[in-house]
Amino acid sequence: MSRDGHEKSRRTRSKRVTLADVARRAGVSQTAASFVLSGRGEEMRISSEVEARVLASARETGYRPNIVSRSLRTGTSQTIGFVSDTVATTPFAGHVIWGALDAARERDHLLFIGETEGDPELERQLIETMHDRRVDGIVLASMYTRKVAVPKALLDGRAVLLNALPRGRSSIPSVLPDETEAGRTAARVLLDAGHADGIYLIGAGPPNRVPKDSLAAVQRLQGINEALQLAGVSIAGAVPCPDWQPELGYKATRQLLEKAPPSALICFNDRLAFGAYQALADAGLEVPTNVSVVSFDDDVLASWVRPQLTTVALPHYELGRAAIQVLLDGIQQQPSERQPRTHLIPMPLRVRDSVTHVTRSRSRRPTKVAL
Amino acid sequence: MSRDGHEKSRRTRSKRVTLADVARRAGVSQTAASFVLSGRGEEMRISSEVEARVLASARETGYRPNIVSRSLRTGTSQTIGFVSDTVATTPFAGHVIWGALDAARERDHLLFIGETEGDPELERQLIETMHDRRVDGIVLASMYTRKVAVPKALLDGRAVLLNALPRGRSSIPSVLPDETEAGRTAARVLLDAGHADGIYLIGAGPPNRVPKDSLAAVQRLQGINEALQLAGVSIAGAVPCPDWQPELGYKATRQLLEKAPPSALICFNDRLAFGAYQALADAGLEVPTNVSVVSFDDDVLASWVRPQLTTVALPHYELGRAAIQVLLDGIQQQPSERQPRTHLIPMPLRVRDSVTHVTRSRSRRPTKVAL
DNA sequence: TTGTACGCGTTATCAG
DNA sequence: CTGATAACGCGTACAA
Repeated sequence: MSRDGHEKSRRTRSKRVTLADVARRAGVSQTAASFVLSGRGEEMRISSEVEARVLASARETGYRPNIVSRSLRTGTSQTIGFVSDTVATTPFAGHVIWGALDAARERDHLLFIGETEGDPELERQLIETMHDRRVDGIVLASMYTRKVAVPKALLDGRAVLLNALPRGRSSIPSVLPDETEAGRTAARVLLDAGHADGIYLIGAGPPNRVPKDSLAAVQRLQGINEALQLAGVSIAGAVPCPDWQPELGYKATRQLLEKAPPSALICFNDRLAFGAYQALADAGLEVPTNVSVVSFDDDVLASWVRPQLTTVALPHYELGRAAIQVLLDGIQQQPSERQPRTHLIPMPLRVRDSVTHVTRSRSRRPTKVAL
Repeated sequence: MSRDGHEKSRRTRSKRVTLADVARRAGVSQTAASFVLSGRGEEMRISSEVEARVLASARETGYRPNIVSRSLRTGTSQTIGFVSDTVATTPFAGHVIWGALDAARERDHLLFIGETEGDPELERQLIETMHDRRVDGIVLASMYTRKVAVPKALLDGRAVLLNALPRGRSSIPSVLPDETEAGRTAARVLLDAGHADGIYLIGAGPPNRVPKDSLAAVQRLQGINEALQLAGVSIAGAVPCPDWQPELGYKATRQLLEKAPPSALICFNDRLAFGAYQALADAGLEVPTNVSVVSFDDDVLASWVRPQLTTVALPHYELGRAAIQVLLDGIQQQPSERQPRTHLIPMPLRVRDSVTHVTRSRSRRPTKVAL
């Protein structure tokens, strides 16, 4: 009998030790070893002496179960598929995946990832390939909040939509940021600081449509309107943008400045706000002294910019984490005890330096707005 | 016999069709079906009539091989592990993973991902967990270019280091950006534009150490020095920064401006350059009219900033892609025909608007520097 | 040219 | 309490 540690230290890739090896070394049956190692020794009334021998044998040989063969037998692979439409461009994916990774690891699952690049055919292939690997479930993530067509391939197994709502009827659960409440939050920041007149919107607004099929845009707008109306304040104006990039924010703000002097800007995301900053600087206006700015997302930009941006953060990490939790909880549960269909994740406010307090006679300032 | 498509359209999750089903339906043996479907029908001289029947049967039933059971049999899982120290904070990971994903998909592999958060224990667990899933190989990626301790767990299988070099002796292959050449490129941009006097470094420099164990810093610096010396130009000065964040770039540049009026700045990354921009603006200096700026990385920032930054790009996508290629090629190859140990990926120059041409009598300006 | 039988490493069933 | 034995789905020597 070679001392343990000998085979472990071999440079050459040694064959992995199997359950049979562990059992043989412990002088017991494979069955006994299996029960002990799966923690069901008590339940099966395995003698504590045998149990000790098995445990020792496993430890000494550095035994690790072969998940592949276990999957073949049990049908569960301890594996989850994460497929998104775009992983690369925005920091969105990074933090979402981070949250998903943490949640998965806590429950001993590994994550497959895939990217569809918006191609439905690729999406189908990816989902099928993952099912071929017998994933326990699939998270289908969208880069920006919207309604998506649920691929039929998804119906072959468990699935959760992340940052997306199913188009049409579907019982598939969704995990989303609470954009409406975020809109209210942004508006309240301004209201609480005494702003009332001269609040302008950059990115979207009543007169025009919001970009593409973005749900975030309509919900943020709705939340803003709700909070403002509740306070008896109305929007002074809005400049819509077809796309939410710095360049567009710059142009929109310049356009706005030609007509009116704003007291505060609600930018529909940080990139627009970044553009707005540049336009304000060009016009000799100072943030927040002359103009207050609030926005959404909490992009890295928000804390790089001077003064740092007050913004309502997308809870990337929490979104990823919640998606995995919903997926895994759904697997364990009986179909009878259904979970709610859509899970809204709160968007926290990051108070920084871009909003200043103003006092105006005309402004009613409710310190707390009850909803 | 039910018409095909019937079982496919069932709402209830139907059991997947197996190879045995396909064979039975085609009226042939499993072996024959297996050979046909693995494309070795010719080789095994299966009658074309049988081949047609098998193919039809597979198509009609929507047969998909069970990769799990195949893995158990063959030992290969069509799966690669991608573990990095940090996936979330920088846009680095996104594009690297994108490249890895593409390369993997082209060769019918799926990617597991994991994040160590810099914790060696977590790293070991992750690698072992992936080996438990019988991955064909593992890419160990680092967020910033540096030397890493190769975890012993990695030696149980194939592996490639990405954006990292092994500390100490190791035969493990590495894939890295060519930072030294990038340094030369940055310097040449300035030289070609006629700059000679007044070139300052922000982020690192001769007098001080570079941040942490960053390889990028020393290699960029080395490249810059080489190119400059070759042109008979010497650095006017340098302000090192302990960390490469906008705030530090801002401070470093302010500090520099107190002493000297620079003609050009080489910032060690775009975030530093972003800070430098702010400091220059504060001082009433205009880019590129008064001061030219070059930097590294091609962060998204570089094209958001005004004027847009001329920068030497990190080839994120290509790095990820190359890592997978090296890994997969290494698997197929015999140990005899070894590949080179380290693979250098070129860093392309992105010419934008932050460098202006100057003409000075003192400057020798070699249009092409032969190396 | 085709079919039979075995093994990959586990889990699970069912007699001792 | 334990130990054969049968799956899980696929690939492949080996026999027919």
